[in-house]
Amino acid sequence: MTVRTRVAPSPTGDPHVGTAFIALFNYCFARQHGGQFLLRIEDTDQVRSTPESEQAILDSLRWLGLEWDEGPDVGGPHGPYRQSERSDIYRGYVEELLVKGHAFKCYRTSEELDALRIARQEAGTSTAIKPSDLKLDAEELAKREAAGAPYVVRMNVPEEAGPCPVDDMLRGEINLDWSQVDAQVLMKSDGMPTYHLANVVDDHLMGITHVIRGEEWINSAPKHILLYQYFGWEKPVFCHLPLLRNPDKSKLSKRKNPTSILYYKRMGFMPEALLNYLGRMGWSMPDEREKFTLKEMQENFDINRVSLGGPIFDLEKLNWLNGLWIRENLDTQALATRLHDWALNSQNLLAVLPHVQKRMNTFSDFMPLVGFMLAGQLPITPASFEGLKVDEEARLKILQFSQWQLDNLRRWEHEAIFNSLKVVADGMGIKMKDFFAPIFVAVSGTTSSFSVTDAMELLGSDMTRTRLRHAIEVLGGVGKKVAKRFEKEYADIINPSASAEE
RNA sequence: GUCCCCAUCGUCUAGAGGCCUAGGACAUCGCCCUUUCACGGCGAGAACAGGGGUUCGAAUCCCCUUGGGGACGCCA
Repeated sequence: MTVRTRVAPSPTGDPHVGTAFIALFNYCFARQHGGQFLLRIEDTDQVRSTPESEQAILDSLRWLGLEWDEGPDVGGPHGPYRQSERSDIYRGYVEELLVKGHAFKCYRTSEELDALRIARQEAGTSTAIKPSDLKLDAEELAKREAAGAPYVVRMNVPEEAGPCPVDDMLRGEINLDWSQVDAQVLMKSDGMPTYHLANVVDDHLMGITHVIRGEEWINSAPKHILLYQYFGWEKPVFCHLPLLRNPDKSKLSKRKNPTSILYYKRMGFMPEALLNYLGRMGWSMPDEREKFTLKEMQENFDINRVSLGGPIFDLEKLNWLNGLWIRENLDTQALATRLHDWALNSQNLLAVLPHVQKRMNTFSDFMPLVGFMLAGQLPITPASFEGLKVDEEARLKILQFSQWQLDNLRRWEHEAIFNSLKVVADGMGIKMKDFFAPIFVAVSGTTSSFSVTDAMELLGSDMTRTRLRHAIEVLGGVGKKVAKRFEKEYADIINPSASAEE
């Protein structure tokens, strides 16, 4: 038996707890059956994949104790493949499908596709676009071909509605219908494979027997199964796990919840506890004990004990569980070591020292200066914001706009953070100094601290986001109505020309 | 809009037709321990979404409704 977890690096390089969640179940399932647990870095979208973001996710899984096996070399070490180097292997498979008539070239433009989708939705049917919808008349096709127009390769799918059952290890037979399955793009116009193609080809090449992945993939399972058939390969067993949720029950997202494993590490959670907590999401020990090690989970693992309701990621319970681990599993010496490794190591010191050295007269000035860097939530109150140049509404706006602005940041580093915030400050017509004041309080707890953008970089995006969110709450929060007004104003600042046209 | 998945305390869950007057944990509240705060101990409130079946018997099986979530991209 062989399973794998596909890990998709995020644009910001933050490894997602959802990935660890899936990885944990793959790991336990494989290990429990004496099988292999492999890893594949998934990224056919060039924007996301960087050596750093790949390394970040690999490091995080290792930090959690999820050791993977060396799989066959399907495009790179441990599986991660670089599309620039490896797209050729997929090209061969695409060619095979083309020759067999299981795929076709499609010269349609995105405008044409949009129109098709809208038309289908208005007709009240499925929005799935079928091969026949894409057909161009011979003349037009020849014209586009001759012009060297960009094209994609799509897979052929049944045109007619009809049952399309998918077997799921946990859910039994899922009754999907072919009418919902569209002519999926397999190869993009830049020659890169899409997830769907790469997924099937890689899994086959890696000898994957069981695919344990998130529920969000259920609807594309028919395409994957069809691809296995087209290639004449034996399909794996599928198992779709529930999705981790925000407190408002939506799919876990960084806007509403810290999702980066790095955040939990920085916040001072023990990897054992975080993993233990993830293991309690949708799963329970046969004897119902709450606290267990990875080894214990693996030994008692039974995929049938997974409950299908999407669990809400509850910080409070994780907090309690982590406390249990600290109290029961660490003696004083071990705690000292952990604390040292966590924060008081030379690497961390070297990172903050340049920012505080000029401000220090004695060594004892150090802790008060950097305390906020190690704190989880800052003990700020509305009073902390008193005396700032900008009025109360502006404070809220600055914090909220900044948070939204930072959500879209690709690279989390000083320069980018500053520039992106400057756009907002300029748009609001507020001097940088006054604009940054409430942000200082939110992030550092005081206005007299070292560069707030430096602090943000060191703190990381999730920690920063959490602090901004907390500050907004302390200031009374942004209600639905106000949020709507803010959003409009924010949009005007970010894209003034768009609203001028209206 | 179309389709799919899911449904037990506020949250994580136990529950495989009778052991269910529905159990445990987090959170909340109360009491005890304690110079304070935590930890710890004890206790309280708190759930089978609704309606129909099947059955001697339903939280558990079936159907409908409702609610929640997800998918519908040259993202993964």
